[in-house]
Amino acid sequence: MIHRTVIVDNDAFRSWLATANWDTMAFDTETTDLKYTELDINGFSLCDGKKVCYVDLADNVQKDSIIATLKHVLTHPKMKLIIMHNAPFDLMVLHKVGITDPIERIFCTMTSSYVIDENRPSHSLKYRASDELGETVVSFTEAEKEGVHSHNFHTYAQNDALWTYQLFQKDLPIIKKQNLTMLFRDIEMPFQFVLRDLAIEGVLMDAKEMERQKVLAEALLDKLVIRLAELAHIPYVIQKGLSGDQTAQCSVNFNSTAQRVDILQKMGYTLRETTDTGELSTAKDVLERLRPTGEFIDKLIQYLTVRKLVDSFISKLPLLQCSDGRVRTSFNNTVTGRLSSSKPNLQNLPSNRTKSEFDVRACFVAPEGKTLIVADYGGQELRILADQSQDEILLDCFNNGMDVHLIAANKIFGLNLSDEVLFEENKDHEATKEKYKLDRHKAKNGVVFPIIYGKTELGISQDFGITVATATTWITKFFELCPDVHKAIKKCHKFLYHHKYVYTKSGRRRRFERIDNRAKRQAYNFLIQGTAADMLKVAMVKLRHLIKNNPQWECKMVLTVHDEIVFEVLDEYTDEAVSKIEEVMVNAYKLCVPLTVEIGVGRTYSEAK
DNA sequence: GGCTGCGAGACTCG
DNA sequence: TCACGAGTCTCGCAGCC
Repeated sequence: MIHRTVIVDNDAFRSWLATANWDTMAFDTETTDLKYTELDINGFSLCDGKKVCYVDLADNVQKDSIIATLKHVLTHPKMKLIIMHNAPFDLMVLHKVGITDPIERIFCTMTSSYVIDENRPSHSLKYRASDELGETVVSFTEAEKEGVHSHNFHTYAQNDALWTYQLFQKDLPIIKKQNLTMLFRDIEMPFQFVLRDLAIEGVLMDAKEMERQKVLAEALLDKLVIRLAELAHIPYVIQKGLSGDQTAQCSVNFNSTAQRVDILQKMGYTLRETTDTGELSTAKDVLERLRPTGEFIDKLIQYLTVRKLVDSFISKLPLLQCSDGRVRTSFNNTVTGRLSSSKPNLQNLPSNRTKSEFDVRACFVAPEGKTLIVADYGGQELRILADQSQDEILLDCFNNGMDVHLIAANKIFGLNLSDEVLFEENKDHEATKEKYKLDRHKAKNGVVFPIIYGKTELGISQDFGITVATATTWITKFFELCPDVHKAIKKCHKFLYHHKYVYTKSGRRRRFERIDNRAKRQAYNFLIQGTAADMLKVAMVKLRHLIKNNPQWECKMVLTVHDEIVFEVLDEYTDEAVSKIEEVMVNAYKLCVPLTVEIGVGRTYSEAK
C-alpha cells in the first residue's frame, strides 16, 4: 500500500523528503496552461516508489520557499534519476519556476512507451495506466470539477506520479532486454532537453508583416472571385463592410470540390480522374492538365492556391502567437522517430520557391540585434542510403564529390554526358547542371526517391503521363546503376519477413503486424528516414552543448524541420556560430560517406533558407 | 434550426 | 494494391437536442 500525503508548507515538504528515497523519484506537475509564457504551476507530485505526495502550490504563500526546496532536491548529487511522463513539458515547467538545471539523468515513460512499442494506440499516461496497470482513470476535467484544492484533484495528481513510477519499473527491464538502451539513454533522453528548450524558446513572428500580407491576399481573392464569376457567367455581389472594406460573393463556392465539379461540367469541361471514393476529382494536377484551355482554369488555380495560403497560414498563425510575440509549436516524437509539429505545424510553412508576392516564411524573424541561421544536411537521405546499402556507385559519388542526381538523370534518361562533368569540381559542371536542370529534378524527385521507397511502374507512368513500358525501363536503369541498392531493399524485406520488425543503426525499431507490400515499403523507408531522425537528434544534442558552452552568442535553437535546424544568434557572433555549427553537424553522426551542411543566414526565415 | 463530430478531399512541408 | 512520413484546412453529411 502506497502512503499518500498532501503538503502545503515547506516544513512538511522537508520532513517528507527526509524519509524519502532520493535515488529515483517520479515527478509530475499540474499547471494552468500548456505554453511556456502563459502557464503557471498549481502544484507537483513526487513518488519514490513507497510513498507519494502532492504539494499544493496554488495561492500558497510558501510557494517560493517550497520551490527552493524542490530545486535543492532536483539538483542534488544524491539524486540519481528523475522519472517523468512527457519530460519536456515538466522540464519546461521547472524552467518557468526557476529550476533551469535539474540533473540530466532522466527517464521519460512516454518516450520509453514509444521506443518499446510505437504501435500502441496511445502513449499517454492515462491510456497506459488504464491499459497496462489496470487503473481506473479520471479525466482532468472531472478531477478539477471541485477545484485544485479538492481531494479528488489531489488524488488525481498523486496518481500521475505514482503511475509514472510504476511504468518506469515495467519499462526499464524491457528496454534492456530489447537492446534499446543506447537509443533510449544516449539519444532520446538527452534529446528531451532539446525539446524542452524548443518549447521554451519558440520563434519570433512579425504580426504586422503577416497582417500586411493578409490584406493583400484578401483583396486578390476578391478580384479572383469576381473574374471567375464573370467568366462562368454567374451573378455576384460586392458587399461593403462597416470599415469600408469590400468583399465579393457569388452563388458558387470555388473552394468546394462538389461545386467545382458542377461548374466545370456546366462550362463544358470533361473531367476524367477520380478520387478514392470514385467521385470526380478537381485536384491541382487535374486542373493543371486543363490549364491551357483558358483563363478560367488559370484563375481557379490561383484562387485555390491563395485561399489555402490564407486559410491555413496567414489567418491562422497570428491566433497562436504567444504574448511575447513568439510562436511555440508542439513537437511530437512519432512512429518513425522523426519529429512532427502541431498547433501550429511549423514544418509545413510554404517554401516560396516560386517567389510569390506572399511569403509566410518572411514573417518569421530574428529579434532586434540578432540573425537567423538555417542549417540543413545536404542530400541527407541519399547519403544514408549509400551507407545503408553500401552501394559502390553511391559511395563513390559521395566520397569523390560527384553529382548523384545528374548521374541518375544521365543514366535513366540517356543524356550522354561525359564522366568529367559529373564531378562537382569540374569547370563545366554548373553549366551542365543548369542545362539539364529539369531532367535532374525529374530524376531526383520523380524517379529516384519514389523507386527507393517502392513506387511501381504504374505509379510512375501515371505521374509522368508516360507508358508503363517506359516507366519500367526507368526503374530497370536505376537499379542497373545502383545494383546494391536493389540488393539492400531485398535484404530488408527478407529480414522483415522473418522478424516482423526492422531496425536502424542506432537501434531504433519499427514493428509490423502484417507483412504485405505496404509494410515492405514502409520498412525500407523507415531504415532511411528513421536514421535521418536519429542523426538530427544526435546533432541537436551536441548543438545544445555547443550553445551552452558559448553563452556570449546568446544563441537559441528555435525550430527543426527534418533535415534542417534554425537558430537565432547575436549579429556579431553570426560568422563564428555558423562555422562551429557546421563543424558539429558534419561530425555528429558517423556514416561511410561524408556529411555536408548547407547554411544560410538572414533577418527572416525566408532570407536565411 | 443549430450544433457537433467525422470522413473525404485537398494542400502544405521534408 | 499501386513511393514514405507528417498536420490541418473546408465542405458536406449524419445524428443529436
